[in-house]
Formats: sequence, structure tokens, C-alpha cells
Amino acid sequence: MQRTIPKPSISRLCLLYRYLDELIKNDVQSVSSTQIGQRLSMNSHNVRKDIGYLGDVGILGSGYDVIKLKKAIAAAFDFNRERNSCVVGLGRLGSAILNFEQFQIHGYKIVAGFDANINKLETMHTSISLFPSHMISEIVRRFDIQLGVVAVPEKAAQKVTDQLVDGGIKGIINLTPVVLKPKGRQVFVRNLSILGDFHYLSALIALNQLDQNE
Amino acid sequence: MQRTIPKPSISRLCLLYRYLDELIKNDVQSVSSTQIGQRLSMNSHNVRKDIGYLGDVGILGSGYDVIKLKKAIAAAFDFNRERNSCVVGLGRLGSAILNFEQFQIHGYKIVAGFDANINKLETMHTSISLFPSHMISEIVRRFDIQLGVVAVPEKAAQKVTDQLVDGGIKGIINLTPVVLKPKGRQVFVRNLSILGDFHYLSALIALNQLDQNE
DNA sequence: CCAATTTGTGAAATATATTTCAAATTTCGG
DNA sequence: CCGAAATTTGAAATATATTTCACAAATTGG
Repeated sequence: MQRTIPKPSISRLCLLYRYLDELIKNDVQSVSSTQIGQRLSMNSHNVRKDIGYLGDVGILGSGYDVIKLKKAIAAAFDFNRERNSCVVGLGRLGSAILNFEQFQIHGYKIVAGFDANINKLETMHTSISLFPSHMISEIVRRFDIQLGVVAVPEKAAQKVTDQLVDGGIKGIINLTPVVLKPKGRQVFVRNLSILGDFHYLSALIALNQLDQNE
Repeated sequence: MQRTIPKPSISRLCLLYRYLDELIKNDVQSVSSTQIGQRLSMNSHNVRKDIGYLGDVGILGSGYDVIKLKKAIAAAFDFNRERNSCVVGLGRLGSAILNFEQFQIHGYKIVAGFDANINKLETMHTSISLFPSHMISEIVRRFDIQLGVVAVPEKAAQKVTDQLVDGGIKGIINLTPVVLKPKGRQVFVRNLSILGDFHYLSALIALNQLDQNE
């Protein structure tokens, strides 16, 4: 094993992982590749192929054990490891994310929030430690923060990114429309700019590329 | 022309489109595929290939005219068309998005907000029209709303999606961790669950797939 | 005019998705 | 309880999509 898993497969397996959560909540114990495919708008062969990267987890003739499949994904992607995370920029969007409890539950422990405005740090009500932006590198390093969410105004985006990278961050979720360029070290950046997705959807509609999937 | 443009190319061209905005702000007039590649963490061949789908917009020997290139992308993807949009779920995340002015500027005119809690509709301060969730289909149809942002609690996500689809929506940006399944009609769904992206980045880190891009 | 850039494109290499199929398992009728 | 039919996985083979490469042709600047 340990062949490299294609990026599209990783993406689909993450979707599947969340779908499995849903099935578990509904006390479903077993699921077939056909069912998964229909629910996730992909074909069953592709589902099996993706799952195949995890090793053999299915039961020939009957489908996949939901719990076992979820565990297999978690094992392959190391989802049980807790990763310290932070949010940079505590405007409406950033503070909304800071206070979602969902992330903590899934192992993304938000241990710090940053904002350039010191008044804001003092007036915010939250149990999470807050720091001024000039301390980003230091705090990221001190708490071994691996993942960061960037939700600052456009003109500050690249600067805080540089600071995060400098502190040793491993991955960045970029919620600004600015295309971030991590300099120097290898850092994964996920550009989730909502504007970008408006554009992407708009393009698909315009091109009328009427096929499914991500 | 009018060959189909690969999805990954569309995605990269959307990034490029935003980068061009940045260049325009900085009064840059011309840019080469090499520069673009470095900035966007992709190789120059790929940049040229992607741009190639737009037709011939470059100037042989010297690079691309920034304005012209941006116009070419806008033309190919119909970005100059205004699209009515809405936000469903006015919690912290939803109301943050509702009030961003950025989307309006880029042609995504947010004409409605929805929430199941009627008290919230009455107490919110915003210039955008607000409606109770049971009116989703009706309002979407009445105002020809093409794009919707879903930011409701998990258990309501599929239901409001069905209502949006029923009203004739064309694309959905899903900010919940639930994997939405648009039933019946063809609708583009973009799953932007932040949790999903924590997962995705976490997986990349775990697999140590140290190569760049989306 | 020459050297250095730079685009656009067809061909080659990779990566990804789809199809096909064999073997294991379950279901169901009798 | 048995055996045929229907499911179902996993893997191999094929097809398609995407990326990378190599290079001709055009442009610029000195």
C-alpha cells in the first residue's frame, strides 16, 4: 500500500467521511457503493476505487460497514490526531468561525485568535485566547499551531500569511479573495474565498457544463 | 472554439481572475505566464494552456495585457452578467456573508436573506430584504435568484436545499458540513464546508503530498 | 540585426475515470 | 436446507482528461 492517493480521491473521501457521520447519526450500519454514489453524485465504480486506496475494507457481497469505513478513512488521513488551529482576523466572519464548536469536536482545536485591533481583543467574549496580530509567528510556534484560518481584510492577507508561515504553520484556509502565496516553506493553502466560488458556479452555469461532482 | 474547458482549468482561471484584479489595483499593465505561474503556484505551461481555452489573448513575444486578459475571462465565463443571489440561514456566518459588500460589487447581487426564526428577521439591521424560510421557493422564483448560500444548522440543510431547487436556483454554495443532494433538476453545488477543508488540509499534511495547487 | 523573452500549440507523458468482469455473499423460492 | 438469482466488492483493462514538454514564430530592447 501507501501508493499516493489522487487529490480528487482525497477530496471525495472527505465528502464520504462527512456522509458517514450522517449515517452513524441515523444508526445505519451498512452501506453499499451504489448507495454512496447516488447520495454523493458520483458513480459507484469511482466510489469503490477511492475506497480501494484505503485497503480492503468492504465485505464482498454485502456493502461496507459504516463504522469500519469511517475508521479506515480516519486512519489513512490521520484524522484522529488533534491539530491545534487558529483564526486570524476577528471581524464578523472570523469571529463566527472562532466560536463554532464543531471544529473542536472533530479534532481541530482552535487555541488562538488574532486581530490587529487591540480594542476588539479586549471587548470580545470568548473562551479562546486572543492576541494582537504582531504576535502571530511567536504564538504559532509556541503552541505548535498547524492550521490557520485567514479572515482579514484583503490588504492584510499576504502579510499575516507570511507571519503564519514564519511561525511554522502547515496549512492555511484562506477566506479572502486574495490569492495567497506562501513563501519559502511548503505550506498547503486552500482558497475558499466565497467570492471565488460565486465565480466558479457562475462560470459553470455560463458554460452550462451540466455534469455533476465537485 | 467552444471546446469544453476542463474543470480544473476553470478553477485556476477563477484564481487568475482575482489575481488580475490585484494587478489592476497596482497599475500593472502587462504580465507573463511565468510571473502568473510563480504567483499562483502553478507552472507556466499550465497557465498558457488554461489561457489558451479563452482564444488568443496574449501578445507573442511580450506577455498578456492585464485588462484584456481579465476581459477575456469575464467574456468566456459571462462574469459581467449580474446574478441575483440569496443567503439562507442568518446566524453568525450567514449574516456576515449577507453584509459583505464585495459580492454586490462583483455582480452577485444579494437580494434576499432567509431564516426560520422570525424574531431574528425583525431585529436584524440590514438593507437587504429578509423573509421567513417557508417562503424560499416563492421568493427565489419571484426574483429570479440564481445563486444561494446555505448557512443553516445541519439538520435544516437538505430541506432548504430542496426549497431552493424547487424555486429554480442554479447554483448553491454549501457552507454546512452536510453533503447536499439537489434532487430532480440539475443544480451545481459547491461544498465549502470549512470543516471539510480542515479535513482536506489535514489529509494532505498526513499524506505529506508535498506538491502544490488546489 | 541579434540576443533574450515570450506566446501558442501539437505531441508525449501522466493522471484520472470508466468499463468490464470474476469471485464472494446474501436473498429467496421451494 | 439447498441452489439459483441477484448483489456486491475489488481488480484489471480500457478510455478519457489533464498536465507537461518542446519548439516554432513573434516581439522587444539595445
